[in-house]
Order: sequence, then structure tokens, then C-alpha cells
Amino acid sequence: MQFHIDASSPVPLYAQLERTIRAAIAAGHLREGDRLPTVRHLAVELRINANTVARVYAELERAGILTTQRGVGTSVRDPAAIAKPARERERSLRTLADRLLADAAAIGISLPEVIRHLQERSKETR
Amino acid sequence: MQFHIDASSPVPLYAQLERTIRAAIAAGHLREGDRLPTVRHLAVELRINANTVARVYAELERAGILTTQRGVGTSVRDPAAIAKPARERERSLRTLADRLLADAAAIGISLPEVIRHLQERSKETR
Amino acid sequence: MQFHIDASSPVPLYAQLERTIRAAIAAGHLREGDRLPTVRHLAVELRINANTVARVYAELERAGILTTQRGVGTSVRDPAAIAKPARERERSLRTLADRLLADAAAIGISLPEVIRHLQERSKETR
Amino acid sequence: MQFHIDASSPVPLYAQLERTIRAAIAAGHLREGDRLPTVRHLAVELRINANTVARVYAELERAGILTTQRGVGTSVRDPAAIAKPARERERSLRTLADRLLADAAAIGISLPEVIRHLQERSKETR
DNA sequence: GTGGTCTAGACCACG
DNA sequence: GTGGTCTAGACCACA
Repeated sequence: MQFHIDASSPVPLYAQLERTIRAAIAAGHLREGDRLPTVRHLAVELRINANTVARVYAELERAGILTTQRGVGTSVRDPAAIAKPARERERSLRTLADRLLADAAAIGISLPEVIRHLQERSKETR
Repeated sequence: MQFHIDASSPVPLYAQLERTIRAAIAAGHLREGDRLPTVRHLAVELRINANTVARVYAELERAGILTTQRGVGTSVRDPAAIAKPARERERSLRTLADRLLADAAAIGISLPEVIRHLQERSKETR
Repeated sequence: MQFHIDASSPVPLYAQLERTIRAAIAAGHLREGDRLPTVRHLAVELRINANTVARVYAELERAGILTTQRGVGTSVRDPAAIAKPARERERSLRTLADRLLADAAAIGISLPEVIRHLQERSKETR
Repeated sequence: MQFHIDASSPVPLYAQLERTIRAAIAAGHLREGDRLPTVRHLAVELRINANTVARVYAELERAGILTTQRGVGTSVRDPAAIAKPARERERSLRTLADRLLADAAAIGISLPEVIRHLQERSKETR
């Protein structure tokens, strides 16, 4: 499993990491019972502070997504814990889209243009 | 001209304000030569500190978008300063879309679903 | 006599005006007894506020350089009032040069380069 | 690294600080990767408010000259970002020289005299 | 009245 | 500990 982090991004490192782990699980790249890298390994690999990794693991454990066993390591506990109820899911998507559209409008890019761009990317991925 | 700000958003007030002003100009609601509200008026209206407004005006002036005349006020200088060259525009859009897709993936929402959502909103607006 | 003002300059209008009037007198373009434009004429010509012109005339009158006669107008009173004692003159020059060199250094331009540039301009003027 | 500030100067503190930092980088006293003092340290040292220092660092970061790592500190990112293209460099120098000559003329100091003064200073420095 | 600068001090995000 | 954001309020420069 490869996670990646952009140190020059304004998005906090911990948020980037949490996001990519959640995405990996949501996409099925990591399944129930799969082991994650140790805190130290991942910290070295991503060249970030081990505290930051530990904080993310702890956060995801609190959310019921990961589980940690002392002396063993951290693994995926419940991928379903990511799935939000449809209603909240919809609300989150709306919020994300709001932000995108606001930022796009600020540089003069309209909704149709955004859609066109995403459709292009959709084709590329196929 | 109406700008709006969400004090409960994690996005800094100054960033929200800058974004809405840029959007108003990009959309043609504010044109070259149009006056903006005074720093103090806008601060009162948005219930934020005058320094925060002043900071945004100063930033937009540095970007060549607004101009200030001492003791007079602030007005739109060059709407074109917002328009980026096509190449950079495309890059910005890609960056914004990347962010959206990363966040969406983290809660298990896929690209097609994002597109569907945006198309729905596009219809609503018509 | 032509004075000029740059409204987009960060230098205050009154300071620009005072400077050009002083320079015209120092250079001998305006001599003792010469009349200056009326406050209103100059204001219209330069497209600035009449108060600003009046303020400059008043300032120069206080300095003993101009004199105003009610119903008549403003004229040059004493060109010599501009000439500073050699010591202060030297100090002023040093201060001005300090500022120039500091600003030049900030964009990576060194003293010899500044001198070369001024010598070029000296030739052009001849 | 020593920066200095003159609180009695009419030039805004933040502008003085920005200028000296730029000069230090342009002169090679600070190189790529070098750490700058922390915001609070520098504020104490210069006896100015920490916000003022932070403002300067932020401005230089926006200019691409410095870079900030969250919770770590501020360092030089790209000294080349200061170097302007020759054309603009020339224009800047001309603007600075214009200002100097205008101010000098206003106290009756001519171009040759300015050049003589700068040559004197050039000798002193050797 | 306008905007510009600076301060003191709070609270937050981050590592 | 680092920097980032925001506030309240002072004082100045300018028209």
C-alpha cells in the first residue's frame, strides 16, 4: 500500500494522511483485517513526524475504522465504519462541491466548465 | 453588491472574503472603476474586524485587481488581472478537482457520483 | 511652468507637488517675483483636490519660499530659502542616498551599478 | 544574521524589515534552505510586534522567496525569486533613481553632485 | 470621512 | 515550541 503526502500543500499533513487512508479503505484497496504499516515505518517513508502518524491512527481507531493490538500492530477493523448514512453522505458531497465551485468562480471558472473537466478525467481513467 | 462570509467555516474569514470578491469581479458583477464598500462599512456589514477587510483589499491591490486612492476609497482596477492564462487556468482547475476527488474518495464517493451531483446542481440553477 | 503629479504613486500628492515646486525654484525655472498658478487652476490642471494645492502653498509660505498677497496671488519670495546650509544639505543627501541604496540592495543592485546608471543618465541629458 | 529597523523612520516597519531581508538574500548572506529567526524571536530582538514580523514573512512567502513549514519555521526557498529579469531590473533602478533625483532637485542638489557623493561612499566602503 | 500601520493579546493548528 | 488568524483599539496620513 502506498500513501502519499505533499509537504508543500496547505492541507495539514495529518489531514492528508487520514484522507488517503480512508480513501484506500473506501476503494477496497485495504480490507478488513489488513495490516497497516507501523507508525515509525510510515513516518520514515513519508518523511513526517511519527507523532503525526500516530495521531491519525488514533483518530481512525476512535472512529472505529482501525484497531490497534499492542505488540502486534494496526489493522483495518471495519471498513463499513467509513460509509456514512446516505443523508450525511449527500450533505458532505454538497459541502465539498460548494467549496470547489466557490474557488472555481473566484478564478472565473463556471459550473459547466467544471463538469466538462471532470468528464474528461472520467474518460482518461477508463 | 453583496458579499457573504460564514464565520463558522474553517476557511479563514479573509480567504472567504477574497474569494467572493474575486468571484464577483470574475462574474462581471463588479466592473472596472466600480467602487467597493469602504473598509469600515464592509466590516460592520459582515460583522468582522476592519483589519481583516483591509488585509483583503491590500492583498487584492497587490495582485493588481483593486486600486486604492488615499482618503478616497477602493475600486476595481483591472478585472483582467483575475483571468489567468489558459494553461494556468487549466492547472488550477485540475488542482481544485484533485482536492475534491481526494476528499470525496475518503468518504467513499466516486468520480461518477461527483459528476452526477454537479449535473443535478446545474439543472437546479437553470 | 509645468508641474506634474502621479496619482498612482505611493508618494502623497502634496509631497510630490511640494517637491516639484521646490525643484523648479532650485533649478532657476522660477525666480524671485515669478507668479505661480492660482490654487484652483493648478488643482484643475493636476486633477487633484484644491485643498491639497492650498496646503502645499501654505507650507511653502511658512518656509519663506513663497508669498501670498490677498487678491493678487502667490509668487516666489525667496529662492535662497531653499538652499540649506552645507552641513544639512550633506546630511539630506546622505539620507536620500541611504534610502536608494537600501532599496537597490533589496533587489540585488549594488552601489557601482547605481553609479553606472546615473552616469548614463548624466550623458543623456547633456 | 542581523536585521535592523529604525523605529523613528517614516518608512513603515514592515517595509524596512522586508527590504533588509530581501537585501540579505540578494547579497548572499542568506542562502537557499537557511533558516530565518522565528517570528517571536525576531520580534523581541527588533522590539516590534510579532504580527509585524509575521506579516513580512507571509508577504515574502507569497512572493516565493521564503517557505514556511507548519510548526517548524521559516526558511529561504528561492533566492532567484528576488532576481528580476534584466528588463524589469533596469526599470526598477530607473524608478529608484528618478525618486532620488526628484528629491535631490527639490533641495537644489544636481545629478553630478549626487554622483560625486555616491562615488565618495564607494571609496569609503573599499 | 477614507485607508494604512502598529500594538497587545487571544485562540487555534501543527509537529 | 512553531506559525496563522482574528479582534479591539490606537494613532497617523490623506483628501
